Amino acid sequence: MEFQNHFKGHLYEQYIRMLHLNELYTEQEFNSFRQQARKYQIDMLSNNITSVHVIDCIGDYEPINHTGIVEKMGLSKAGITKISSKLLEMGFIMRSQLNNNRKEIYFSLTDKGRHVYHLHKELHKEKEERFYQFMESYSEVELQTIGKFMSDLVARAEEYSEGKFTINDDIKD
Amino acid sequence: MEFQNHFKGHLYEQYIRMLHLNELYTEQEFNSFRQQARKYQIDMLSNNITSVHVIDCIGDYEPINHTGIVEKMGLSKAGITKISSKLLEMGFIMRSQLNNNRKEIYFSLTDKGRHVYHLHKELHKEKEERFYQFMESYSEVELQTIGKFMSDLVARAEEYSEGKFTINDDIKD
DNA sequence: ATAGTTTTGTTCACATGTGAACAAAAAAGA
DNA sequence: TCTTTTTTGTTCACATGTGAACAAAACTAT
Repeated sequence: MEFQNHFKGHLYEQYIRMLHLNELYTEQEFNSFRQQARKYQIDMLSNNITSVHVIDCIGDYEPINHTGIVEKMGLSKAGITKISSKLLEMGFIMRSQLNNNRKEIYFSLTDKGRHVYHLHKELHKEKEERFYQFMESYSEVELQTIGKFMSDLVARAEEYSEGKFTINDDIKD
Repeated sequence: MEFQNHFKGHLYEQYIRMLHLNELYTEQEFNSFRQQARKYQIDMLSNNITSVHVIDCIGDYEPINHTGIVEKMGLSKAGITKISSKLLEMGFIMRSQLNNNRKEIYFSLTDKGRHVYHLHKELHKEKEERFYQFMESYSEVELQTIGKFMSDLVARAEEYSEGKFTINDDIKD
């Protein structure tokens, strides 16, 4: 019993630690991205990954309008205005109007933007590959258990926040 | 083979989703905190959890100086100056000098701050309890597997960032 | 002791992101 | 058609956090 409690406490600690470390892991990934970008002489002019996510989003859904991006990304309207203005100015994206509609502004990628888009996708693929490799050391049964655990965690989180974010939970970094 | 690949892809998706949902889960937790705070008529005057973390940190290590907080929390010096000034002004913490040292400033909690501290700890305990309850549905063997998985993930993240954050990785929310 | 160095904390300009108020265009109703 | 409502995107003031430059105190070594 004593041992069991200790074990559970340990597991919880690992859980918290895993979530925490993931932030740093993600940060590290962005460093790789910047490094790659430097290599290809793309100046991102910022320590911020969000612009890249916006480029990613536009690349996935182009042509997509302002509101579309807001909904896909879960950022504020004002935030998207700022970022898209900057990306526009820097030549990563371009604007256009569609269907005689003078209100909605649609964005799509320029060649420069597409370069960044592919770079980002590439890094994501590498991340995914690393994860697959990581999984190699587990048996089928273990992976089943782990899969169930994660699904259950997701379900619990969704339940806990009572339908507050059922839509537009697109996968981020 | 086909099935296996699909399964792995699914697992990766769950993994990403789990990490993502955790952010929202955490946000939800802060909402609980604010709700409790309102109930006890503590005005936090902010939508930001960081101040509460600073209170938590000071409560854990008081008396602790500016630099100590910076190291424990991984925030910048400037950030801590801002937050502690505010907390001071709002009466959650107090300053003192120690050992005839006129350079270092030590912080500790006021009664008001201690109230917040306990509230926060309480919510954390509840979170922990929920996690233990969540674990109930797994067998010993399964929990062993899950524990190993998480440790391995942590180790991998640490390795990946090559000793870049070996110190002061205190557990956060 | 004292000169040089390190530690500590503040201040500043800046970057990122938010919500509220707003204006223009489109959609919906009558 | 004409009025009202909704949608769309911008602007503003604000909050949070950062790095660099700085000043004061403490430490180190000669």
